Amino acid sequence: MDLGPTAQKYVLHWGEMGTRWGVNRTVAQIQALLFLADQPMHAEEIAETLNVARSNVSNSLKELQSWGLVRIVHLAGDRRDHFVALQDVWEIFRAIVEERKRREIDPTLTVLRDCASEARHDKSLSKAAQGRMDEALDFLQMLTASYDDYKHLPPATLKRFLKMGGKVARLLSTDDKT
Amino acid sequence: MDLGPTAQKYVLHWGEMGTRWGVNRTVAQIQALLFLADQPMHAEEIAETLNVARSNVSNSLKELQSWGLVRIVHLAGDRRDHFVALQDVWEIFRAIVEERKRREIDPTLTVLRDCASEARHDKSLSKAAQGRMDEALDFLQMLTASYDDYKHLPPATLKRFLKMGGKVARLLSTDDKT
DNA sequence: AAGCCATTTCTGTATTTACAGAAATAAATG
DNA sequence: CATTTATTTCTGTAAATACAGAAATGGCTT
Repeated sequence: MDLGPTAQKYVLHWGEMGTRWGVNRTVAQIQALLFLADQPMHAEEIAETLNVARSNVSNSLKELQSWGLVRIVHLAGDRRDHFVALQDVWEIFRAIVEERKRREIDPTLTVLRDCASEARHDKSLSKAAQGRMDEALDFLQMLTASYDDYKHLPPATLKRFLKMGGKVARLLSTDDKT
Repeated sequence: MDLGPTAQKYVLHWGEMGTRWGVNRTVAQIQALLFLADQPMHAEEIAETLNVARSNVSNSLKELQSWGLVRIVHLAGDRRDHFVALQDVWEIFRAIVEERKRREIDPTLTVLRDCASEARHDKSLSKAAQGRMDEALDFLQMLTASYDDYKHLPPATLKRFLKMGGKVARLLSTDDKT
């Protein structure tokens, strides 16, 4: 498949953004490519389109599947695996947040909890520093608790929620003063 | 300065997390170190504590200042620069989000807008693919618009906002059906 | 103004990560 | 069951990044 100029720009930029967020460039490019694709693509086709090695595509696709962003489909009369990506931006967003939470936030919470209990026996840690560690832990716990609360809501609801923006929130801060 | 076991664990883990999110390990470690520090530290002290080269510390501190996470202070009777970090988790969070938006989301919005206008003349791009590009653009625009709305609210308000969690949101989705 | 101390910039090296190509494995067909 | 075709795993290399140490700059201080 040959990419038009617009799709090319999109895919390349997405690849760059990936690297900035700790995602392999090729992985991000393939995700972008399949996001735009109207049909399932097989690995060979992806490799040709992006001018990268077959093996690279194979590994990247495995990575994307582990993120839940891509899945295999089979086409009638074709032995090859074909791949499709999530094409709904909200689903994509949710999948990414979910995985990053699982891979990075959850382990961090574990470490912070360990630190919190260790801190009690650690003479070299000031009360103030200990307090800041606790605040970091509390913050992440609150964030994840809220996330768990929101994540099951349908996109349409979240959308309206965000769209109403600061209005509700400002209402809350007015309450503050009464 | 010598790091106790708890602080050490905290700093090392934070460094690892940094790398996963596209942040240099040393940069993340210094941020964590200064977050925990009860006093301003000078560069030499930081280098010794983390066992990294002075030059590395110098560059990392510059990077952290550009993120607005660290600033220079001067102590009476000491010619050396000393450094302090934001020590309020909400402020830290806000600074990071603000900078990532500025550095990555805003440029992405520019690219997506370019794509949207280019797409009209690009014969090789299907209407469906064009539609998905638009959705990506809309999504990011909505996200940033909401962010702009919320960012000026005091942490306490945001906190209560999040804490009430899905309750408000579920109310909204109930409204949906009426 | 000379010397000293702190800091930054520069340059080369090491480490890590990404990647291509080859080899190996697995699956399916005739 | 042999052969073809698809896919993955392995291995070596290339590229990018991180980092240390040296050199240079800047700015006080006396």
